[in-house]
Amino acid sequence: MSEANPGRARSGAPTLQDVAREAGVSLATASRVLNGTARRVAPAFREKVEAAAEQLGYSANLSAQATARGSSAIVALLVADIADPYFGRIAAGVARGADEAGLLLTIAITERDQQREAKLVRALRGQRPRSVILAASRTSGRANEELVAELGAYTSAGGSVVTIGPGGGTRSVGVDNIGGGRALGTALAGLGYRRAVFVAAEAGVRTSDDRIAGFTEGFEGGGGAVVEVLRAGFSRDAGHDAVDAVAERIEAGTVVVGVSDVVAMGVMAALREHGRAPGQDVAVAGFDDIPTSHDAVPGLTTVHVPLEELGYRALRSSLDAAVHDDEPLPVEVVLRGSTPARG
Amino acid sequence: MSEANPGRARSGAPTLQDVAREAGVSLATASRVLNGTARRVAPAFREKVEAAAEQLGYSANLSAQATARGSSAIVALLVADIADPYFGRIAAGVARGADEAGLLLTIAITERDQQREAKLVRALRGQRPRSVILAASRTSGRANEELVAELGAYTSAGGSVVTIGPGGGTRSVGVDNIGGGRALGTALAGLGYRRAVFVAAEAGVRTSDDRIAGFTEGFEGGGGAVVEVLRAGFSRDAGHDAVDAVAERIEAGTVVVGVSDVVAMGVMAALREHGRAPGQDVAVAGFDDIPTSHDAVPGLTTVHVPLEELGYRALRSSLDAAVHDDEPLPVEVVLRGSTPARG
DNA sequence: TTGTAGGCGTTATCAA
DNA sequence: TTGATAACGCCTACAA
Repeated sequence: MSEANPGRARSGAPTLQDVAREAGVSLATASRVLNGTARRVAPAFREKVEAAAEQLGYSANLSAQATARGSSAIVALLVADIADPYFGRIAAGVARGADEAGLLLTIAITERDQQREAKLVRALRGQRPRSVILAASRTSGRANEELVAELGAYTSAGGSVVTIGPGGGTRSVGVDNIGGGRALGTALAGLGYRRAVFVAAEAGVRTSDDRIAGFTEGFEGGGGAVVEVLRAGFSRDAGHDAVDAVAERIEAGTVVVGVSDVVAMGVMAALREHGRAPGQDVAVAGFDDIPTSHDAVPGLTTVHVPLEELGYRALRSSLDAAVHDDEPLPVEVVLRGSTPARG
Repeated sequence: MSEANPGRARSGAPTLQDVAREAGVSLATASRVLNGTARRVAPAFREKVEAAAEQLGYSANLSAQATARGSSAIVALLVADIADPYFGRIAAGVARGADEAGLLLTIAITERDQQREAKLVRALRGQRPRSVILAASRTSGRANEELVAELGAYTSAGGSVVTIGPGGGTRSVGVDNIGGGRALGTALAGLGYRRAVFVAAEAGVRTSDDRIAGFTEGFEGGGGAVVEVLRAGFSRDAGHDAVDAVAERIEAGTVVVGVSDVVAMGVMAALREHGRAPGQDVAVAGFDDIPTSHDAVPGLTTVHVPLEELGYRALRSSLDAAVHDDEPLPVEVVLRGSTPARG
């Protein structure tokens, strides 16, 4: 069991050459048994090669393989912020799909910066990934010329792109934000609420716009009115600050709807700081159903979005266009303590 | 501004050859201006090449570059679960460092499975990454022979490995879990608590063991006693189920300490289900200080751990041994409403 | 079934 | 400074 490395003079990882030499066969034969697709190698040779590979701790050089084959076993994922549970769960779904398909996953963080996003796609393109999945561009097409150009270059070279959420020109998988918003609006109106404040992202952000539109439709259909739309963002602090500024003038019995649960958590915190009890004085609701919403006190009423499934589908669809399903994933209202029925 | 692709007959992405031809220079020159390190190219040539590259939407093939250079601009990260905020924040730090260093980041998910972990390292090795960062193996060395073998093969081929948390044989960055536990124990004893129940992972998991040891030392030093150690795990449900089973026999005035905030959140939920009010009837504390802990009600007392910084340091240290700092990162107790002072 | 040899897109050495 | 040309590690007709 000596750790001497026979047949390996140079430094660095052992190569296929090393294995072939060690096994006393040709490069081609070694290649066939270790990385080849066809099974036409005599058992005796096969064993010798496998033993040698094991012995040397051989691991195929994927870069070399990729240049030789012309394609790499990689898929790339772009997210705004990997520490955000929203993107974390999407990433988990993508990772599961990639693993199942035997692909490695490269992740890049956009920090919600369109410039960065374009640069990253350019960098990622260098890997010649099988596909790239965008879970970052929440803004509908505008000012993202560079990004579009990069994606164009990628697809025209044979790459596959899938966007999570509303896809501007690319294939996309998404959830039914309008339907989810509508269902939430209807449900809250049904509980007796008549006034709502919506804490959203800037106008033009499709996910935000759809959720507002759906909610407004459902809520007004049930006899309620959206009295104000606050422009914040998608972060906890955005929700907090937006409500912090107007907390005093929010009437009791109003329901404040965050464009996401993360935002709604900020809303709750801000309300508390102003002495307003979430769920009693002022109701609160959100979108996404991140785990935190379940453990919050009171529990946060929200619209459940199957984030991991979304990531998984995006991956599958990016790998095989035939698998693509235009139908947005259905979402579901989850009522919790933050929106008790009103007399 | 025609979108015809001059000089590119084949399919696929344009190559350096294409650019050189388009610019009317040699391959070598094109390589020098686009990817080369030295600056010795005449401005006139340089411009022609850059124009051609821009024109064709050229993006260097990283695989080819890697095989030619013998090293790739990739770093690999292994985490147990990317949807977990704990790992998400570590990943964010690693990603930031990788970006600063101009490296691409490959992420793989172990699902806390040692077998998988070894397999993944093997797969990752294929990329010949500059370094691999392990934020997954929470178990101190045992039954992970395969993993050790893979890591050995990697390092002996020139690779660099850094473990986050207690590193079994590899370089590692970590936090002062013992000191943090001790500080928490001292603080809680100082608040008047005398009985504690610790909800931990299995024995042998270093992070868990250290936190228990430190806490016990601090708490007993302050006059308290750890009356029970529950063996659960690192998930929210593990914490929930462990406490769910014994909730009835937890005396009022006890503080239940979770080995992580995620666990503590489960503990709180379980207590509530049994009619015990966290922070009033039974106190609760945790470790890590994930964002959720701040917004929980009551706020969760915890030991702040700079997770993102941890990831960042791991990355830096993996790239440059000289930067390595053995000193564990200091942690800090954060007292919140879940552990009010007792008379 | 096995081996030989040319090619994948780049880098790097060495003349010119 | 520029340009041939030999690597880099691997795959794959094609020939043996």
